[in-house]
This record gives sequence, structure tokens and C-alpha cells, in this order.
Amino acid sequence: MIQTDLIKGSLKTVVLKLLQENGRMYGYEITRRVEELTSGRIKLTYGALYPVLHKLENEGVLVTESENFNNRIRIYYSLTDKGHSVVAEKIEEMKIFIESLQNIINPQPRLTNA
Amino acid sequence: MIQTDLIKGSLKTVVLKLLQENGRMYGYEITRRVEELTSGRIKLTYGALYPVLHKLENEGVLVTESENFNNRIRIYYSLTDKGHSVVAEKIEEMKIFIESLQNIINPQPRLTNA
DNA sequence: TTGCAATATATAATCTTCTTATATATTTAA
DNA sequence: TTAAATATATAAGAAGATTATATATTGCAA
Repeated sequence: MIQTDLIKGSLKTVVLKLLQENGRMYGYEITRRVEELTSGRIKLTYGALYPVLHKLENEGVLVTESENFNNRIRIYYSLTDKGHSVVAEKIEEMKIFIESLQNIINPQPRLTNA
Repeated sequence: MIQTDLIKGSLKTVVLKLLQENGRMYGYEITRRVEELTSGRIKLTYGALYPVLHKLENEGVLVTESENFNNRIRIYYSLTDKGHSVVAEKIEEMKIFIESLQNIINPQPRLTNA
């Protein structure tokens, strides 16, 4: 990740959202897409990404298919049925979280009852 | 913290922002204010909050004044000059981070050039 | 033809950060 | 008199990230 510790905790949701959006993706592609969507501001590290992908697979949220492309292995990840409902929940959580942060960052001026 | 792992990494920024907004605050007050601003969605834990406050003090970002209120010690924290510029940076980072997350959560449909 | 950048996945060691549990102590309301 | 609210603090452990390292192919430039 780049320049900020803020991303901690949101990686899983980000990955799941991209898979929901794109059907299936391989690890390298996911990091590319995140850079693209964030104008290079967020760069996923593989040391974080692959363990997360493996964990989600073990939890039955993702399934994999290996394919050969130009003699390079690509491991495609896609959501299971369970995965689809998990994404929906995670996205809701994230929206509420973002709202909460915004209430802190741009607070309504307090009424002078204090 | 409540119900979501999303908050990881943003605690420091949240604390600093509140101090910028309110002049000086004590630990307990900070947790109250965060609950208030987020409608109870984010509850800071003291096990996370106090170590962060102490760390920020050691870094010269905060200073403390102890006061006695109803036989209870209150330790007020406020920003140093350095602290004020640190908040400004952190807030900028957080705004960009939130923007980035929103680009991922609500992506513009991709033009079919891929 | 050699070497570097890009493509592609993976794991171990380490660090940071958070949660949970525990401790202490006063005031206030039931 | 007892529990909830107020107030701070730290240790142990878990979770999640970074950094470093490993391996291997393709394609482009020098």
C-alpha cells in the first residue's frame, strides 16, 4: 500500500467488491485495477493480497481456476454464492463507515448547548 | 471499536481531528464525542486510545495538562504547533483515502476499450 | 545478447495496531 | 449497598499489514 496506513481493514472489502464488479480476476489484475481506480494512490502489496485471497478461498467466499497464459500461470478468483452475500454486507458496512468518517472530518458545527 | 474492522489505521487521524476541532479534550471525552458523531457506530476502546495518545505526546504532537475534577483526574490533551500541521496532513490523506474508496465502491462503468 | 521492466504467484519474518482482559478509584443514582 | 457512569492505564494476544525474498517467463531496449 502507498503513503497511508488508512487502508488497514478495508483490503478484504475492496477485493470482494472488484470481484463482484468484474466477474473473475487474478491477483496481479486486482492490484492493477486498484491503482487504476485510485489514480495510483493505492498500491496493494502482494504480501497482503495473496494471503487475503487464500483466506477468502478457505472460507468458501471465493473459488479459483488456474489457467495458462503465455506460459504464465494465472489463478482466477471468483465469488461463490456465499461470496455474493458477503460482499453485499461488507459494502454496506463500508458505506456506513465512510459516512461516519465524514461526520468526524466535516462535522456540523455544534449547537451551543454544551 | 464496534462491528467493523474498517477503522484500523484511522484512529490517530480521528483523535487529532477532534482535538483540532475542540481545542482540548480528555480521553474519556474523546470516546464520547466519537460515539456522538457516529450515532454510536464507532466506539473507541481505551486499550487503543490511551497508547495512541501517549505515543502522540512522545512525538511532540500533543501536550497534556492534568486537572482535578470531582476528585477524578482528567488529563487534557491539546495540539502543539507541530500537532496542528500534522492534523492538516492527516486530514488531507484521509480525504483522498475516502475518495479512493468511493471510486472503488461506486465505480464509473468502464468504457468498453478493454 | 544481455539485462531490465513488466508480468505472475508465493511465503517467511517482522512490525504495527487493535482487541480483550485486567486493575484501580470516585461519584451518582437506584 | 450496589451497579452504572466516570476516568486512566497496561499487559497479553490476535490480526493485519509491510518488507524481503524466491521463482519464472515475456518483451523491449541498449
